[in-house]
Amino acid sequence: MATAELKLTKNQRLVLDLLCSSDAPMSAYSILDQLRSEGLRAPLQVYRALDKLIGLGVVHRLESMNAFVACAHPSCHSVEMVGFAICETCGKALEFADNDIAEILSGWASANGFAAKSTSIEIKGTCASCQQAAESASGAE
Amino acid sequence: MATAELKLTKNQRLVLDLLCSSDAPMSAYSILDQLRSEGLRAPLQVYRALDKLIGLGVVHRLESMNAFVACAHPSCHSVEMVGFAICETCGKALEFADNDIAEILSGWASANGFAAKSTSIEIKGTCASCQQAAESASGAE
DNA sequence: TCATTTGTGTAATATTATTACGTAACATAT
DNA sequence: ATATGTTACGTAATAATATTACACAAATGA
Repeated sequence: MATAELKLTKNQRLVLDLLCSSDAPMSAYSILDQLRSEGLRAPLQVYRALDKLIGLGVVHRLESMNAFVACAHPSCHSVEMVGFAICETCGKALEFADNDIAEILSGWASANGFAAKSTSIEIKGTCASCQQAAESASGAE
Repeated sequence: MATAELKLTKNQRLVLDLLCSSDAPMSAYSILDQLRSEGLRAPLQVYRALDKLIGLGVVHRLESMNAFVACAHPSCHSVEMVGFAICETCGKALEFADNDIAEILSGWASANGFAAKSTSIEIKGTCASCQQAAESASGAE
């Protein structure tokens, strides 16, 4: 986790550390619940910290889930193109990046006069391990 | 609009026709408000119709906006890969499709053992005409 | 120091989406 | 035609997600 050197406020640090320690994306309200013991009381405190962390590029928002996840590559703070493969079974999100896609998209944007600020790519489906689990379960029936 | 031949129920038809006549994505609740005069009363009626229409591929959900839009290509009912460029100024969404991206993504998926069901790509930014409007406004200040 | 920006805490409220329940319409296979 | 399964409908209540408004405090910088 290369986020230690970031200068963050207490609330921002709490939220980021929690997301880093989670193995799956979390909703704002489950973040809040986890941090009540640390003194957080209201949704806004979480949303404000998330806004800042997203701005810094160390947290991403999964649009299709209303959930948030720590960036898998905290050293490269590129907010430009981020992709996630989200498993609908276990809820985990695999982050990926692809330069070719980024180039195609920016090509499309400039061809259409669209000034792109950020791009999100989200693939929904089933991850490898959940597929295997499903197979062995159906085989064992 | 090549959706006339689709066999839809009354509620589904109402929602689809409204979305087709709208020049921008609509939220479920604004759809509901528009259709109160037609007899719709509860959110669930809208959400059910939307679920069905999305399943048919004639409506898409904009994940980052919690909004819904009629498919720009109602004849090609491919739910596989859909992309939108969403203007944060005027709220309009430009739909696009790109085979190269679809292939890269499915390549990534198979390389990672991920069984993809659906993909959404959403670019946020400013569309050409809103950029021009902003330029002339700042020039006139 | 003064002004500015950034962050904080609290309360209230707005927006989006779902669960639970019972009924009605429709297809279709006997 | 009628029993059966499936799909859709309507209503009410509630859950989940997100924002607005207001007042105050801490850090930043001229």
